[in-house]
Amino acid sequence: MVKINEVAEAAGVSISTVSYALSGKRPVSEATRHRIETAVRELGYSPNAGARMLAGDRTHIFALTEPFRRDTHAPTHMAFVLATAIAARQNGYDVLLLTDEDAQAGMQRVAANGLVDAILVLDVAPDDGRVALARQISTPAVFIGIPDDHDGLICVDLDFEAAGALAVDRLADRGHRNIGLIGQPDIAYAKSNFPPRVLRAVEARAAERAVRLGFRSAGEVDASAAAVAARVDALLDGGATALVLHATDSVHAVVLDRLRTRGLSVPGDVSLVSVAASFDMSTLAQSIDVIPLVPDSSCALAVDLAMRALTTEPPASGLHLIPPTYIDLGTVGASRA
Amino acid sequence: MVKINEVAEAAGVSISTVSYALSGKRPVSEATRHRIETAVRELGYSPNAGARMLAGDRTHIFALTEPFRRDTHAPTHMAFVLATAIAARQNGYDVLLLTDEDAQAGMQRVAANGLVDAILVLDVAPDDGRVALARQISTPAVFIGIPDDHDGLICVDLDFEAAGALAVDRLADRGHRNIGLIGQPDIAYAKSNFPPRVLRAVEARAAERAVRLGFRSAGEVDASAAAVAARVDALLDGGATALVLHATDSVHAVVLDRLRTRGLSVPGDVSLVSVAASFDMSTLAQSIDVIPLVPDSSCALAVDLAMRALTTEPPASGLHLIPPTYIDLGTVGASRA
DNA sequence: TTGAAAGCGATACCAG
DNA sequence: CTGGTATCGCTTTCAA
Repeated sequence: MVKINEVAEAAGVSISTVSYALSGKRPVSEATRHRIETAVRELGYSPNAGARMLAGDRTHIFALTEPFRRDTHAPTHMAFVLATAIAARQNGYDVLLLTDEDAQAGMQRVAANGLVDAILVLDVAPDDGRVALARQISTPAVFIGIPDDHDGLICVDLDFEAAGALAVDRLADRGHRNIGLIGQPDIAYAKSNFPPRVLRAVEARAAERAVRLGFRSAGEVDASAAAVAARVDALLDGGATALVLHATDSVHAVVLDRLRTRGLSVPGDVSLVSVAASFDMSTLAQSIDVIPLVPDSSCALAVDLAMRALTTEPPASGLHLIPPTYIDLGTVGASRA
Repeated sequence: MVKINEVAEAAGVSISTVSYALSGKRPVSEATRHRIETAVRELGYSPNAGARMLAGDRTHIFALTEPFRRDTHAPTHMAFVLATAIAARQNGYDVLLLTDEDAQAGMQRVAANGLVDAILVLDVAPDDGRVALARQISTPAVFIGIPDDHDGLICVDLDFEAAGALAVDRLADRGHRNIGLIGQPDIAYAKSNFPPRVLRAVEARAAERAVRLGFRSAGEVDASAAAVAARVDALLDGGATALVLHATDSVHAVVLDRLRTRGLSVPGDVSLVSVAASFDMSTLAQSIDVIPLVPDSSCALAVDLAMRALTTEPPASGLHLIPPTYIDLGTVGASRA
């Protein structure tokens, strides 16, 4: 493996000049910089990671903790991991996966041995145990998701409350006075952070706008299509003229299928809005108005905050909510009721 | 952060003794070892990662390269990543995610800066570009999957050929003389490594046993249930009395559904075997005989080989095929044809 | 604009 | 069985 002194010799300069030319932390004359860059390229030099970590004050690695629960939606999860990794790379960072059975053990380890500069916390639960740990360790942590007790933490997330309210407003504006919300699996309302937030926001705004609201979770994690369809029926039979979906892709498909089976057209008979969907909706039988949860935005912001936490004093602790965007694809029409 | 000299002072020994007590590379008296361990625990000491990398000959990190393609099956993919991370941790290793747009760039980077001790290569394509790179760099690589050109590489995989043959044998033994194979999406036969291997093995064994074989891929990546059902019909109408499935979970569900719709019982009217499924089949409407692809086995073996590659000379290059296991759940019966 | 040299915190050799 | 210390490759202060 090529070392910095070989580059220095090849370029006819000192070691420190090479270091500075590469880091840009000190001006280097155009001429020597060019000779150095050439040498680096020709020798295929890359600064030794261990030496850099030891001598410098950066490891150039972020940790990503992600507990895997049974109800974890793999595609969504993957999208977040990918988006994080890409955002990190754009800042010269690599991502270390922490998947210890005990999520906290992993965090503690990397915080104790200085392997990473910051920890990105994924799949945050309302009562997440990593919250307490984050407060103890000195390695900065950025939460992608908002735990109940988030005092002094750095958190990033879609503004779920605003998203839920926005969906209701849109429907109320078009005259709908009875809407249904199809939600996540039951367990998600206990174990996950955002489903309750959406639910509460939708309930609150519906109340404000004097709209009747029916709510049905998606039931069990692997609920059959029939079971989900029954829940759709329940809402429609209750007089709902519009449905808000805060659900997985397969539930979206079942809903569309059910409407078709019942001979209901969208938006003619029923209006449809999807909230906080982060999957590829282009594979559905028909497009649906959506207020999407864009992993790329959240993760890029999280990485950005992590970078800032390494320099800024004090850190940008607090909630960083991403404002929702309504994508109109024509599936919300005027109410006929 | 606690350093080794603090531990040494607390325990009243030299820093070298602390180091040896922790690594076990030199005998340490029971008494002093105990004092050291106590000090380590009380101070919460963990050897600095950078210093260890620089001074030692191990980084204690593995890289995991995993290109994401459009047809990547997220749950399966996640299972492999998780299994790898767990196996690595059991060997004291952490896992670094390489998800650069250009997979090779990432490999090259970590190979050049010595960040990792070995690279685990996931989601291997038949003509994978990472093969050539693996031969150039000095960091050992272990492929989970087998590229066409695997000369001198270390590869781990389920013995897909044996698995395919085993499925055919099982059916042929019970008198089936006309079987159908439902496969992966079309693109997988071009881009992925194992689908063609299963197909060829099934074809070959069918020929040997004088069994008629009908083959249908799963069509497009997001083929509709109807499209898949049509393929099932084609095989059954062609006289197949048994089906071999080498497909995703959703295709399995469609097949079961289609058989029920046609009023066919399993194994009464049609026998069923699933080959190389790595997903949780317990959520299907009915269990199916399966020759599973167990991510845990493959990944544990891969990590094991990586560990060996760090010490053994010469490395254990070559194919490491995991023998298939047949799990009998009673969905293969005697042919009535 | 450039160089020399002092660490960073472990590991492992050489002594005792 | 235990200590001292050179060493790993880089970053960064101090000097010029």
